[in-house]
Amino acid sequence: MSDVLSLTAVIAACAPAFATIPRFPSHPLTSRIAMKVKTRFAPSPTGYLHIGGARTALFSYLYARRHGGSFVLRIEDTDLERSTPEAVNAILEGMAWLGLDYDEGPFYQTKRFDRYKEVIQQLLAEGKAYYCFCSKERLEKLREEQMAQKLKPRYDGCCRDLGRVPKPGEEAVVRFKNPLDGEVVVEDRVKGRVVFQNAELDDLIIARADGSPTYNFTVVVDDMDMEITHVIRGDDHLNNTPRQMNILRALGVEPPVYAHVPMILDEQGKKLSKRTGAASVMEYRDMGYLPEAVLNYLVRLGWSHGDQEIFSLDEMIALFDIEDLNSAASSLNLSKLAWLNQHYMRTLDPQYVARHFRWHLGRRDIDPSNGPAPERVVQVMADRVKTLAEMAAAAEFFYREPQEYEEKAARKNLTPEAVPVLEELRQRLSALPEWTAPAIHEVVAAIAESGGLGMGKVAQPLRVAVSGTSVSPPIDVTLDVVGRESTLRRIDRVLAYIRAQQG
RNA sequence: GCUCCCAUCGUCUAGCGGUCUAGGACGCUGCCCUCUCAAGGCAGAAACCCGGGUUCGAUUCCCGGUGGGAGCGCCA
Repeated sequence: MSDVLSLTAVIAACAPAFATIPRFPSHPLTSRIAMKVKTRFAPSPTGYLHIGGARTALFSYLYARRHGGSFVLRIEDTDLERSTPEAVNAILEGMAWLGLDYDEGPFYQTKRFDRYKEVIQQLLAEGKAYYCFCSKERLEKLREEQMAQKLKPRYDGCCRDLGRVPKPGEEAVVRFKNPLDGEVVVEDRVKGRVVFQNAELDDLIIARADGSPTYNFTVVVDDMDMEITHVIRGDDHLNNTPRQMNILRALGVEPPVYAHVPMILDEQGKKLSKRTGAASVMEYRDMGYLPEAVLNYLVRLGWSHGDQEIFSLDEMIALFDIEDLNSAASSLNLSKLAWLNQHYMRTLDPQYVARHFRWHLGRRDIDPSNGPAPERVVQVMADRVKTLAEMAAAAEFFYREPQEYEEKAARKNLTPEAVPVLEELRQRLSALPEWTAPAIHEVVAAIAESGGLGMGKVAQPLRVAVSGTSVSPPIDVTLDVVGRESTLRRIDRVLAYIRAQQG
């Protein structure tokens, strides 16, 4: 128990702003008539916020919002071995980045051990749970035997009717007395009616030898105490559902509505792992996606509303319905995310996009204060890149005058023939009364015409001079953003470069 | 092995027995536009897993197969 306390203390210390003290009614709810909708997201803090988790969180969030209900965040940290304060922060950070705000929580299960113990005692007292003294060795052997007989491994109920309490110092776990016959029907909102035979289930452990509660039990107690009305979670939990429903009923509570959403697979259709694909939400930020794009992408993965592809958060809230969820697993498709991301980079307020863009500039050690305003760069670059990370890379020349020129671009455009063109450009640009894109365009076009050259013969050497590459926004726009002073310096530099090549 | 879930273009999906010679989107291909890269416009290739039923009629309903996936812990 002492490590429990120390872990929660560490969590509280690391995330003081979030370390809310849980307050629940001390008596379990026995009726939920006309309850307002309440959903929850209940991740276990063992790593990062998984993209699949983010999607079920989004669905839960949308459903609660849609129905004027509330959305609860609960941290399932009963696994003291694997839960870490860093992982808790990673989850909170991911939620915050996505903008999925919760109305209640985060609640920590490690702070509710007293409550779980109380319920365990209640079940014990009512004869709905019992102490089991079977050794791990015996259970292991049992499992092996059953496997050998091609049976599903499960507890044989050895201690079920012992009716014995552990002697002082004696090790014992507590098991739930699952009904021996009959069936449990899950009226799942996405999978439909799923029937489980109680005979397939066994008496699961609800308290370990050290007295700590186990997952399937804490979930039940929390969903009950927190008055969760709709449980939207990954379909890997579908098989746990009948057990949870049985415990809930033993506690005198009717189960919530369940909706088991399919899992997300990587681009190869395999299970998502840190190796094969971006599994963590924060990786998407790092790759340069906007939260709006990620949210829009996730909501369309397994959910649809006719042919509509673009959804603002408000639209999602207005249109989301569990009935429209798909029941099959879906694979990630990053190129679609990229398309959405570009859409949002182009259509969202440039000031807003620039806030995220600045972060990516920062990652490249670019200080935008000695260059064009980031929102301006966002406006001219959004059409030509898929991510903010790409944008930061492609926009670097706006903030740093090129020190060298891309090999191929230089060979093709920085030729002796370009010298007179660049010289004339330099002269006429420096004489320009107004530094605006239209004025710049006139100069470039006039030089092309008078020299009997195509626009490319003029714009390309200039582009290489200014950007160091053969790719940039339209040349007039590029120069406008770069500014006159810097443009002239860059032309001088490239002229020197060409002459040096000759010499 | 047992239990449970799933199955429409490469991918996300629409379809809720006839309107399907199966629609949209991303991606892809071609053309147009063009100072580069894009963006944009237009056109195009591309799917109902297989086999049985039910029905006047199945992509849609039922069963079986096959193929994926999940669960079967003193993990969550």
